[in-house]
Amino acid sequence: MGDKAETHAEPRDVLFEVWSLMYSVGGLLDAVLAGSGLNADEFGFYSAVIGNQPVTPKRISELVGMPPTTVSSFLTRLVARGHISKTTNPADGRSFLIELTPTGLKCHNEAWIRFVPAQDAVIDRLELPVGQVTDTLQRLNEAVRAATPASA
Amino acid sequence: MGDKAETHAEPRDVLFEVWSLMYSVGGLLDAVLAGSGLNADEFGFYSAVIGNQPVTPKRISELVGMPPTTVSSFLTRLVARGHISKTTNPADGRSFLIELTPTGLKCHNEAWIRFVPAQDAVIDRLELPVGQVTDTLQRLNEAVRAATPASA
DNA sequence: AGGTGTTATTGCGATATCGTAGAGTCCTTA
DNA sequence: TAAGGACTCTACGATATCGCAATAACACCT
Repeated sequence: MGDKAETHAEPRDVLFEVWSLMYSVGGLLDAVLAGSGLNADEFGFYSAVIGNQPVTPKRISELVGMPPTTVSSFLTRLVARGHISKTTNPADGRSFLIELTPTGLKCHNEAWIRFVPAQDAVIDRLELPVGQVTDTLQRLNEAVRAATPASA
Repeated sequence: MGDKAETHAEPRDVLFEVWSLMYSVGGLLDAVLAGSGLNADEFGFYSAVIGNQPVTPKRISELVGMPPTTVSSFLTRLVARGHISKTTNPADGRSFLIELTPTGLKCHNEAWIRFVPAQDAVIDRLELPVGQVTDTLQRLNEAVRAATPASA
């Protein structure tokens, strides 16, 4: 952990680094998922749903940090595609419960198969324990959200 | 495959965490930069230029990981806005050299003033040394790029 | 020099993002 | 039980993204 080497980034570049990272990851995913039927954003979206279903649009919006209208856009598209099902939310008439259909799951699985080796490749190249990296990212994510003013 | 540890998240969630992080950061920046004249992406773009000017569009594309056509879009917009100057590249007739105009710099400065406290807020909430976080992000960035197949 | 392959940039255009405004639903408080 | 307000979702539309293919310039032949 010693800060010795020639890492020349100013501490203040944290957020810039994240901003750049998002394009890199997008590029990797799009390259790897080509032909799977899903692009990077869709893959992320499906994953978020799978890990929490049945789930409301609002919740996804919070989970991912994606604006509600964008979530709504995704849903329209994915429902039309037959990959996602919307059922009325028994607990709240304004809302819906979202779930992947069997077709959607199959498609995500197809993508998953291509995703795993790519992610493993990244992990291999990292010279840090994965758990630690994930943990750092999570903390960062929390810190960013906590520091975001327009929560109201 | 690697071995698993007792982290909160599965190691496999590294890239998902990044994907989510990008929306969070976008949200924070958009909130904080509101009224500065720049949005999150523009702020990132300007910063990339400032740190490397004079710089070619291609180089920015590589630096940020942004597709060349998107860089081109930005440039058209920002030149029209009077924030960026394009001069012919003496070393390569196909290319240009990009620089921020004084107006562009002033505008970025305006945004910077709002940006710094926001980033400091994030840093404060992190319970990790900033340098370490930045370093982790950089390594991750490198690993992702290295793992991207035939960057087409 | 002429030919061939590679590379930097952009015009075009299909598609996606996300703010604003609005419709419907839930939750108070009286 | 009604009224006011807060909340969840979406229609609409202005604007942005980014792939494809074209253009022009370079680089390496022979």
